[in-house]
Amino acid sequence: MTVRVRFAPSPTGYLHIGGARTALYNYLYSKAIGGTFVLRIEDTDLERSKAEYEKLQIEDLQWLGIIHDEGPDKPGKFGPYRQSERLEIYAKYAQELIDKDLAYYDFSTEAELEAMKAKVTEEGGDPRYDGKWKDPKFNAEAKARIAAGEKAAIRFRAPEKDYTLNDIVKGKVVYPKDMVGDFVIVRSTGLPVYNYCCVVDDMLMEITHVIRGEDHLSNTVRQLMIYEALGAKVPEFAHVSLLIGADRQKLSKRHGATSVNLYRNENYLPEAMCNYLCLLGWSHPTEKDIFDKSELKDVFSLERFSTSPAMYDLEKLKWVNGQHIKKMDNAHLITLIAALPETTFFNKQTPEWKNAAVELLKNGHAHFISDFTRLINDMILKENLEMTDALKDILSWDTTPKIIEYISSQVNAMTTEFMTEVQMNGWMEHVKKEMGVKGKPLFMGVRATLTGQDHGPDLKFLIPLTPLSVIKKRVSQLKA
RNA sequence: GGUCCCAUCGUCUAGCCCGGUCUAGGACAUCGCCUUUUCACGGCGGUAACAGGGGUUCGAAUCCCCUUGGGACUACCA
Repeated sequence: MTVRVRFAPSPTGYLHIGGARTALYNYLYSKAIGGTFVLRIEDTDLERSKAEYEKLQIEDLQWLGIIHDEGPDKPGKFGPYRQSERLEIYAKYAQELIDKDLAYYDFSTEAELEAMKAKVTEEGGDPRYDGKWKDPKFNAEAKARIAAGEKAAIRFRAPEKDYTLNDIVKGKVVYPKDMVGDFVIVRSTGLPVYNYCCVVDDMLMEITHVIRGEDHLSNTVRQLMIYEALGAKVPEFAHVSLLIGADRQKLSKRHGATSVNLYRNENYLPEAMCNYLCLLGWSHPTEKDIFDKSELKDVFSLERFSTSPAMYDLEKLKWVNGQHIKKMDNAHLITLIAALPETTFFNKQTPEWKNAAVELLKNGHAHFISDFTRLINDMILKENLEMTDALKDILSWDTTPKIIEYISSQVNAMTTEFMTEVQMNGWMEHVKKEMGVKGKPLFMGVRATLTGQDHGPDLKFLIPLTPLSVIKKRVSQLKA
C-alpha cells in the first residue's frame, strides 16, 4: 500500500507559518517513506476564499521547496483537487447518507436555531441541535418539500456512542458519546461543510495518513462518524501540537509576522525556514539542529513529534538562518545578494572583491541575506560619520590626533581605487613602531580614523574592500 | 460552562513507551573567561528545568491518581 498524505489549505489568506510547518511535515513524511504528497484546496467557504490566495500559497510552498505530487496545478487521477470543483461528488454521497437515514434535511431558520441554542444553554445543556427535523417521522415531509424545490441544510445524525482514535502523536483519544450533536454537512445553499468534504476527499483520494494541527483533534470525532457512515477505511492520524506566540496562544496574525510571504520578501533562506519550522515540535534522532530537507529522507519519522505546543521564536530562526548562510558557498551567496535592491555598488565590483566581501561577512556578521547590503552600506560605503559617544571617546585619546594626521597624509597621497592588505599592515606597523602606539589605542585609533566606528570586521580585510575615495572623505571629516 | 489535549532550563528540546547508566544532556538567548597587540568572529565555561501533591516500587523526570496551570474545540468557518 502506498502512503498518500495531503496538505489542505483554505485560500483565505497568505500561507501561514503554522500551515507551512504542517505542509512540511507531510512533505517530509512522503519523501521519507516514498509516498505521494497531495495538495488539496479547501475552498468551500465561498465568502472567504479567493483564487489569488491559492496561487500565492502555492508560490510560497514552492519557495520553501515543499513540492506536491498532485494538486490543482498538477492533475492526477484523484482530481479535481479543488473542493469547489467536487460539488457533485459531495452531493452524491450526501444523498446516499439521506437515503440510508444517516442524515436528514433541516429546514430550520437561523432565528430558530438561535432560539433553540439559547434555550438549551439556559437549561445548562450543550448548545447542540435538538430540533424538530431530527425526528425520522418528518423524513417524508422533508423529501416532499425538497422535491418541491425548497432549500434545506443536511444534518448528519450523530451516533450516540463512544469513539476512539489511536493518534500517532497523541496516543489513544476517547471521545465520549454525547460529545457532539447532529451537525450540518451541507449548508442550505447546497455547499458542503469542511468536516464532511474533508472525509469524502480523504476517502476518495485514498489518503493513508492525515498529518495536521492539533486544533483539528476535537473535530476528528465528527470525521470518524462520517468515515463509519460512508463505510470507509479510517486513515492514520497524526495531530501535531500547535505553534504558539509569546503569550502562549495559538499563533495568529496578531502575533506579527506569521505569513511565509513576509519572510520570503525579507530574503530569509527557505532552507533555513524549513529547518527551523521542522524543529518546532519534531526532533532529529541525533539532535542535529542544522540540516536541509534532503538530509531528512532517512531519518524523518512520525514518532519524534513532541506533544506540547511550541513557541515561535524569531531569535532562534535568526540563528538558524545565519548558520545556513555560513555553510552556503560564496557563488550562491553572491547571486542572492545581487538580486537584492540597492546593490549597484556591489554588482559593479570585481569577482575577487565580491568573493572577499562575502567571505568576510558571512562568518558571524550576517544573519540574513539583507545583512550583506546593510553591512556593506554601513561599513564600506558610509561616507558621513556619526559622532557617537564611542567615537568621541576614541578621538579624545591623546594618541589619536597623531594617527589621524599620519593616515590622512598617507591616504591623500594614494591614487588607486582600493588599497591593499599589505599597505594596511604597513600603516599599522608604522603607527606602532614609529609612533609608539600599541594595543587598544593603536587598533581603535586606526579603526576610528578609517571607518568612523568602534567595531566591525578585521581591519586588514575590511579596509582593502573600502573605496579609497570613501576613506578620504571620512579622514578629512575627522581632521576638520 | 462542557469535551478533549498538554505540562523538563526564559525559549526549542533529549530522556519518558521498555523505571536505576539523570548530582537531567544539547541548542537559542544571556553572563563570564580565553584568544584576537582592538571591537567582532571563534574557543571554553557559568547561571538556569523534571508545575504541586499523593501513590506503586528497593528505586520515578520516567508508571497511576488528584490538584493547579495552560491550550484547543464547542458554526449552515476551515
